[in-house]
Amino acid sequence: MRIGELSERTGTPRRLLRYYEEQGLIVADRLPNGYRVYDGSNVDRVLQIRGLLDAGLPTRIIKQILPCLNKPRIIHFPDATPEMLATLEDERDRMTERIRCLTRNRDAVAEYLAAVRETPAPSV
Amino acid sequence: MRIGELSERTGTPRRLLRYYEEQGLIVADRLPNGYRVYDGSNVDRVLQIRGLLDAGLPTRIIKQILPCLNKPRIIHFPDATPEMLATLEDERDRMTERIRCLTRNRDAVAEYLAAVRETPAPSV
DNA sequence: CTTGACCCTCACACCAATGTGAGGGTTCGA
DNA sequence: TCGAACCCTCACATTGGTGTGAGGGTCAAG
Repeated sequence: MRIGELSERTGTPRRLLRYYEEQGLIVADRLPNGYRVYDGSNVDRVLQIRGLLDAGLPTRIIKQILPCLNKPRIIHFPDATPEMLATLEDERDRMTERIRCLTRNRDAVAEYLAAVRETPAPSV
Repeated sequence: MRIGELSERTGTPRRLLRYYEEQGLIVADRLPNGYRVYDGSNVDRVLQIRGLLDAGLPTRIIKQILPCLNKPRIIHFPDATPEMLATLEDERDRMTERIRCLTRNRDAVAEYLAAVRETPAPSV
């Protein structure tokens, strides 16, 4: 598929698909005329990228952790340098912290909403 | 306490404390000379704000959900307009989605790290 | 051959969060 | 009274993720 279809299938502006490529998050083959071509696996990949971005991770980090998540079972160890492993451990912990914080606050919001909903409309 | 102490106690640059105030996330009393003064509750508040920011929420949204989370039990309903409630429900769902995404990826990273660690160092 | 729907690169612009520093007050101890 | 260590406002700069558009190819259908 070309960029337009990938854009539609992922709900992502073309601009951003090009940006992700520029940042090294995805790769695209090229047709002889220069058009980018993608296969189905790119859909999932882009959705994952968007999820991570939305979750607050910068592309720099996403680029580092993506290789670890590609084929769930075919973990193909890159030149896992100690620094990279440290970065990953660090990021894993940051994610855990983020999850905790988000959960706490999400629950609080949910509780609030539940409380409001239980209250008869305060007619002025 | 004044801004310097709050900064130290929260690990947050003064610049940002002023910024959060400008964005309406925190309020500060003023001494006669114009200095900001804070009490202990502001420490937790700032930490919460930082957590939410780090989790990817913009100040605009944080400002909306903070009032719901102040005193866990003393839910003091603001003029909960229907739009605001809708925003909150929306944000709650987005947070849930974020949590799912983060968790999934965090687990994948953790798994990868565990796998790497189990492998004897590939001595070139 | 032309039109319309694609695609390309390049580049400027925006916004939110944050850095940084200039220019200038206050307070307090040496 | 001087200097250090605070504080203030103002304002420009930077970064990352985006929006947007100009200027220009490609290609299939009419």
